[in-house]
Amino acid sequence: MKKREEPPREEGPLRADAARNRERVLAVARELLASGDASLQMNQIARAAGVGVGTVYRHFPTRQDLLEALVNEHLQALLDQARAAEEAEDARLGLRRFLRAVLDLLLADVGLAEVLNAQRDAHTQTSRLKAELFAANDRLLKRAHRAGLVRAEIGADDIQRLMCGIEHAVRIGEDRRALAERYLTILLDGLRPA
Amino acid sequence: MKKREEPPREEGPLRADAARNRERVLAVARELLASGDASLQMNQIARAAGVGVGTVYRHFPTRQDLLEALVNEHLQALLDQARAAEEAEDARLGLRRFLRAVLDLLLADVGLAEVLNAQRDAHTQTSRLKAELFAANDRLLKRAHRAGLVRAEIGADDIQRLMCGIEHAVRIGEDRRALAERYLTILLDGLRPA
Amino acid sequence: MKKREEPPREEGPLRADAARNRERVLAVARELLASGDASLQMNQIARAAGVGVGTVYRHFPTRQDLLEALVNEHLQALLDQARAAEEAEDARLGLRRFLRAVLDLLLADVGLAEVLNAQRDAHTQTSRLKAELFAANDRLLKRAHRAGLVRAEIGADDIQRLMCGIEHAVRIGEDRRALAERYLTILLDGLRPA
Amino acid sequence: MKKREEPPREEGPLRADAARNRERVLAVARELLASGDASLQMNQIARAAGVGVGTVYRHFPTRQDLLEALVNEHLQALLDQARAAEEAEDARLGLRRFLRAVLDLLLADVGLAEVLNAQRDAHTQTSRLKAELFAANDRLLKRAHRAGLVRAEIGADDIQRLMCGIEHAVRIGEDRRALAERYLTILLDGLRPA
DNA sequence: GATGAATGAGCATTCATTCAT
DNA sequence: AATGAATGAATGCTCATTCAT
Repeated sequence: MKKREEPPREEGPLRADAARNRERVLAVARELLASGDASLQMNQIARAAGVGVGTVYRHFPTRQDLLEALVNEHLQALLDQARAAEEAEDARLGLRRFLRAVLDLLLADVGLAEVLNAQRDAHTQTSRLKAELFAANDRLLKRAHRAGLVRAEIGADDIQRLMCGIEHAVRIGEDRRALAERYLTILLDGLRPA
Repeated sequence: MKKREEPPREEGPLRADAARNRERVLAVARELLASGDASLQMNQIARAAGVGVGTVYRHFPTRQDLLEALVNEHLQALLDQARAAEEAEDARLGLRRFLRAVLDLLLADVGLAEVLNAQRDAHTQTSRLKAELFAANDRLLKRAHRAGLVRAEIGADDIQRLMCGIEHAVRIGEDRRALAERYLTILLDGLRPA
Repeated sequence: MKKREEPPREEGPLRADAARNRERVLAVARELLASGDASLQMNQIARAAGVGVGTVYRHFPTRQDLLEALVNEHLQALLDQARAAEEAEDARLGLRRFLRAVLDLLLADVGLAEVLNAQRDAHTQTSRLKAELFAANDRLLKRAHRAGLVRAEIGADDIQRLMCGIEHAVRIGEDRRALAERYLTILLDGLRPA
Repeated sequence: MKKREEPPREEGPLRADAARNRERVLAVARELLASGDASLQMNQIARAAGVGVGTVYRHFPTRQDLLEALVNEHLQALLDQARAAEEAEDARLGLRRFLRAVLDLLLADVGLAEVLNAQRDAHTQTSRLKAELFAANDRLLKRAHRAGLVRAEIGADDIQRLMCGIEHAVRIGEDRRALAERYLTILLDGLRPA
């Protein structure tokens, strides 16, 4: 929780070895998240990355910092997908593709949902990405409303929550690929105006 | 993890004071689950209940024992609801009422989903209740299939997973009452044959 | 450690059921000692004996009380053996038989050595038995000295210690019967005047 | 019981402060063993050494690790003594000196007997030392057999057990120095062919 | 910057002993 | 007398975080 008392250095480019360590830590953490272990224990990560704990703490003072660093790549990826979806000819297909991408990433990265649902972010970049994603999501949704694909009372926040719910449902089961497809279909059908 | 070597004594009625303590422990644990804390730490519970740790362990040798004791009441309640739903005139209404009850209980008791999704149970009673609930769920679902309310490929296990997912979605949001209603509607609409 | 505040009842005969319980506790404890478990945990004993812990404590306020109650029978048995050995024609044979009996009982009852080597006893009876045993041991030894079987500087306390040592050596090995015989022979040969 | 998952890192020389702490822990543990307390409780040791529990665990993940670390020095010392004894002119004197050394160390270190008699070791080094010691013991014994000093049926394992037994006998008494000498003499005399 | 040893609070669990029933 | 529920100190062990090297 404590902030470093160092001069708030200006985000200059890291020294080569520092950058290498940072990447190693991120890579290891990513694997752990992907394997379903969301505990992100600093010592464990340090050991697996072959660096000292101190190094992990230097790059990521809190678990939240690390988590956001990992997740932000995925947030950016989602943002790209959302923008691509906006370009899509078919509103329905665009929406579905986007939501499928969301679902896949939520399943691949246990940390993503955690960050998405967090009330506060450690980094403004995270907040910015989340806001942009939300906005894109909202635009897609507005288009879907206009196309009669989604009932009026559903907002982007509902979509976000429902996607996290679907992820949960899929995660509980065995055959994730099949369930993802099945439950997404149910969701999209259910969203249509009655 | 170690099991007590005590003979599986015949569970006669508890002494008055023992029963009082047991209830106090359960009450405290229930509150914790309701508040969203599913960690169920023995020391914490003992402190909050105003009893010694040993007392908690006497009544519930493992966290799992305690968890199942709490959840079994709710499983039984759900079972009753499921049976009532089977009696309902209207298949659609019966199903909806039942699922709403499931959702409410899942929201009120974070332990419920945990037990429901656990592969193994500590007590046979838990397994029995889960099996009976599943069976009732399955009967309700069969009836819904026949009534054309639910698409054919959806099984009782899907329902169980989807309900856990919906719970998750609702829990993330603010106004649980409204969201529960809204998302349940979406689910039921989505489940209908295309 | 605390003594009961009850009137120091005059050791009147126990009520029939009390006597039965006392025997059950002793029987269970005996088995535990024989099985090599010298921990004598009150709860464990109570459970195995089918009585409440309180009952065990009533009969044997401390672990030491219980231990001595168990061991005293064996001390008495040894005393009988020692007296029989004193009657024996052959000093050497008498001594050997006695020491063999000591060894067998030490092996059969892990508590025996503990009591034998304790500095203080809980019951005067134990002290009396130990003293009598020591005296008998001493008489046997004196006779052995006169018969030139044991070197002069060896006292009854040495014998006691050496027997506990031999017991230990035998206990470490596998084939207790064979080792007991072998090591006892070595001891007796070693004790002879140089 | 759980083993650390750390890579079996190459045991480079410790940092100065780490080495100091390690030694402090070992010193405290040594004293405890010497005082006859073989329980080696981690918290107790940490407190007495003036370090945190974690430090003890870092250096010695299990009680067994600590125990073997302490004992291995003594095993090595014994091995040296055994080899010196093999060089001795006089077989009898060599054997006696060696056994005396064994006895002294067993008395000075309650852990030694425990490790010596353990079926399994945590470290291969311990197993190696034990095996080498046993082999040296065996060679000394063979030489004693040839010199007519020890009866044929006695093996190195008997010697090991008997030494533990003698240690026990000495430990029970008061004047350890005198008893060690006395009982060792009895043992050696007793071992001679009849 | 990097390291990793050290710290100690915190949770799990056991067991000797007391005392209300 | 008997019961066994309750107690809580004691011990084991983990892990997030700090800081000397």
